[in-house]
Amino acid sequence: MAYVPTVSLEEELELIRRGAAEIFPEGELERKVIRAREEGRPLRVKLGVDPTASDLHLGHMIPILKLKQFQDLGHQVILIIGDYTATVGDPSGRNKARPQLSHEQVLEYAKHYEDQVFRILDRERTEVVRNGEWLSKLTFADVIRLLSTMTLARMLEREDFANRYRSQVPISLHELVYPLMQGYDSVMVRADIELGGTDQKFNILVGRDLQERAGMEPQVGICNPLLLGTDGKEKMSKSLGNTIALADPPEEMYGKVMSIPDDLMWMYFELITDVPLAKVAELRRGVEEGSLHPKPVKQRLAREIVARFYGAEKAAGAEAYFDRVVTAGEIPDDVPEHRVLPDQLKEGRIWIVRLLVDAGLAASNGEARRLIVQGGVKINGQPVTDASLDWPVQDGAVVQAGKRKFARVRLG
RNA sequence: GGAGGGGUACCGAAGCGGUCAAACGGGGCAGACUGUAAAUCUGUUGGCGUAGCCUUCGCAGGUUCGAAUCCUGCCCCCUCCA
Repeated sequence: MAYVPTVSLEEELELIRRGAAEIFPEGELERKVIRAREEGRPLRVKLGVDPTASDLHLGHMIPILKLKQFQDLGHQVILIIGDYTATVGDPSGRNKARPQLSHEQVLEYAKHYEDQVFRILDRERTEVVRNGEWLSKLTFADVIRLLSTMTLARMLEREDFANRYRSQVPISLHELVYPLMQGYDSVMVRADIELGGTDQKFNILVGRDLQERAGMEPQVGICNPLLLGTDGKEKMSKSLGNTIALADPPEEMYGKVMSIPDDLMWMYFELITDVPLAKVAELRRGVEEGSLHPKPVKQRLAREIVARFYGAEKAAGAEAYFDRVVTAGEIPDDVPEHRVLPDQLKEGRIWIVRLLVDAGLAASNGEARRLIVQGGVKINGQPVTDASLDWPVQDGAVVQAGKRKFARVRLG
């Protein structure tokens, strides 16, 4: 497939550099892009993902979005499903070994991964391969040869390993092989460019070495910064509970974006949206000078992000929901219904605590009591203050716990 | 194989015979305020129709009026030496 550029060289380079924390070596990227233009040959852009978890979040999507950008520019993108590497576990940035996954587990995750990723990428124009296709065929002699290209000293220069070594946290031998496996992938797919987070720098550099030894031109690495989570302090990660998941429904995704610290908006704009950087800088200046209110700016961010994954229509719906429910404190119209059966009633009444638990608005009686005592419970907008209340059930009444949990009561 | 360290609530981490449903921090939840589910402040954070009771500090027993704390056995994790 020939490569026909759709934008100027300058524009293309600017797009590619957007959101990149590091590009190495700097000069080679430009050279490769220029040559691709001259020869009409698309760049081969590689991203390897190890399917190690079932629920993806925005942090996982950063390099995917970058890949999408290359795809839109007309380049050939290659998605490597690390079915083999995942069973080893990437030690990058870790302070202990990753658990090794079984191959079956990985294949299951992989399927889910692809489903999510192709909400963004064009499946037809993406080369999807599994690294088990070649890694499983290596003989022990091949592996030894591969190992001989790496030195212990170089491995131990890495900060993560150095730290572990120094603080006497074990480093298993199989972990040392990981970068070589990833690098070998680059050889096999003849990558021009490899994407990844900054934690992938070492692995990507190993890929360059291996390609050179194999007699091909080494790839260029483009690393994105690690996306910070909704707490604005730590990188987005499931275990820290600061994620915005791809599986989150539009309203929740929108709300979670609205909950990030104001300062974090700029990183999200740059990495997740395609709002021009000049515009982002302008917004930022406005907010910092006080001439622009942060709320509408963040709302735009939330809209852009939801639209990215769900489309403009769902994004508009999520925004309307937010304005109504969160800002105005109104009751949404699609409140889930909760059915109260006749045998749960005592003279037409039900204990309020029991109702909250039954309707899923509280996890236990204790929590329901707490909500009431703290003034978080309302029936049809009227605060409930007595936890021992036996409420005369009204069909269609809306029970609210906290700011955004609702249930509409139905009799029968 | 030998020596040592450790398993406490959602997470981290105190407690080492009673005053422990268990300090403190984080997270969560609620309220106030606000510009949003930002920030800040306050409260709350095992279960039970709750001035009381029940279950919880790796598991199973034991000592004791009384055990997260002491003893015995078992399981699991980690480090060092080999």
